[in-house]
Amino acid sequence: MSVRVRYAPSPTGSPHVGNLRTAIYNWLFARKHDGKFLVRLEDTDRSPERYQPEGIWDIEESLRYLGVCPDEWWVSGGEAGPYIQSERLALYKQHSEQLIESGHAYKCYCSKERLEAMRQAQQERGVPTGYDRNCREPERRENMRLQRMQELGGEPPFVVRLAMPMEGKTTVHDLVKGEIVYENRGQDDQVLLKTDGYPTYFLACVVDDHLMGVTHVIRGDDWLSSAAKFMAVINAFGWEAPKLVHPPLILGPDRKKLSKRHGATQFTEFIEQGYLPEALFNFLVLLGWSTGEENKELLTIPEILDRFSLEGISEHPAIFDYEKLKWMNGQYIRRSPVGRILGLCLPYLVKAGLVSDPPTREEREYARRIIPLEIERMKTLSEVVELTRPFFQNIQYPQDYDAKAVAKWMGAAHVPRMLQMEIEQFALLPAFSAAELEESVRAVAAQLEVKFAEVIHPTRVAVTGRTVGPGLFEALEGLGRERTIGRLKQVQEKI
RNA sequence: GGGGAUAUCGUCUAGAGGUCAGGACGAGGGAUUUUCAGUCCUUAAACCGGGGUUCAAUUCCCCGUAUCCCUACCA
Repeated sequence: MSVRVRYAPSPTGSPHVGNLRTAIYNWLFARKHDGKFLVRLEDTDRSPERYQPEGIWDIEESLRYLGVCPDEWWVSGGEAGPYIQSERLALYKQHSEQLIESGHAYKCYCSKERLEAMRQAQQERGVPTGYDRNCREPERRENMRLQRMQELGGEPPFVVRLAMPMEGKTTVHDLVKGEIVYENRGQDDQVLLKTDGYPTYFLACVVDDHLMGVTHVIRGDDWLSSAAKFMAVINAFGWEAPKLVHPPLILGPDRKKLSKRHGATQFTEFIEQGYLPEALFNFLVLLGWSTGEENKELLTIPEILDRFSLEGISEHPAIFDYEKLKWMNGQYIRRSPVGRILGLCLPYLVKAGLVSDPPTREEREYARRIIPLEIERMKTLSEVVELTRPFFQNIQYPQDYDAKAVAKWMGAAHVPRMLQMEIEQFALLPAFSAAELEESVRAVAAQLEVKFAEVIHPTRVAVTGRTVGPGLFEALEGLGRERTIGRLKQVQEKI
């Protein structure tokens, strides 16, 4: 039987990195086994806070960005469609009825108020919470129905609940964690179909996985605790269970589950900040998976594909290390062809207003000279803005200059003469190249009888307003003769 | 409260019944250079605790503890 796996996100907002890592694992497993990777939208929670249609677009963008392309999903369709659960309602209704008929499920007429009161009482008494199975018993169910009918003046709404086996054990086989045994007694009669006609996760997921021929369910560890209920639904249908894998969760720096509610965890935010897809892929896959003995962490997607197996998935949660991600992204930026980085950086400069929209031919040429000078300092693409600002913006002395830098370097006695000499000499350089500039500045230092550094540093501050940046001569060459001399003159006048 | 899972440097992790417990990020130091960055070299840094099993356990088993997850008509 060929492998079929799925990633099943909910449009509760922009997907978070933990979810995408699960998607990556699924995708890798499918590619590795020549199987199919399906993506299914689990949009059965219709409450406004949890159903956000824009989230669907973010899901699509994130998957495409990572290059984790689904073989079957709502965008391209497929044999097992539709791939959006809200378009499969009839299927769930039909299957819930099937379970009612076979005695594996029952209608429950209990009001939310009753359930809430019951839960509260249980909590106060310190006993485990859970449905008291009032409606599981036919007579009491009918009484409840009648009672509710009187209250509402019509046929009351109901949910369909799973009739969980009351005794015995359910064994879950997790490919990574092994066998886990649950007492059925402790399991609740899970709601399968809600009053609004939408299924809950347990029904929808089990039905869809079966109908879509899913062979392996790779999902977050947060599902492990409820896996007995999941299995019970499958057993109720008498279906063969898919293989289960529960990769550990990704935790935030506060050691709590990295959730969408944390805010700074959405995948699209990482895209916006300028993390390259291969860096994100590499980092995420390594958060909970490793190659084994090999001491290699920077891996291309083909290399990962080559090494990937479920055995490498770890069993304990991992804390998301933003610093390491940045480092890795910097590595990938530096390994990329310059042209690619140029193209990716330009939009950030446009957005920051440092170049026009769209950039002129001259601006593009200029960017092509400047951006490479800063690549080794970039950890994320968005940093290009601050890094190259002195090159693109007309900086005014002294307000746009780093005060500390000015204080440290511009007060020296030789600075006015130095500026004058540079202005004169730079104007005469035949090519205004880094090599010529260096020769010229060395000559200035010699004539002033000061150390090279005492010319280098004030010159850098005078021209860029900062003490940090690319090598001075490369920076000057990039900036060009006109801008360089213009800035030197400006400082000379105002100093 | 109940249930489940997990436990190696600060973080991500490798590892085997006997290892100097390895690598990476980060941190410290050094080299390079005109600064920063980068690159290279280098240092410090860990087997949760207690019982077993064994000649030997950080590794296997049990207990404890801690952490995370579930305990919704959310996924």
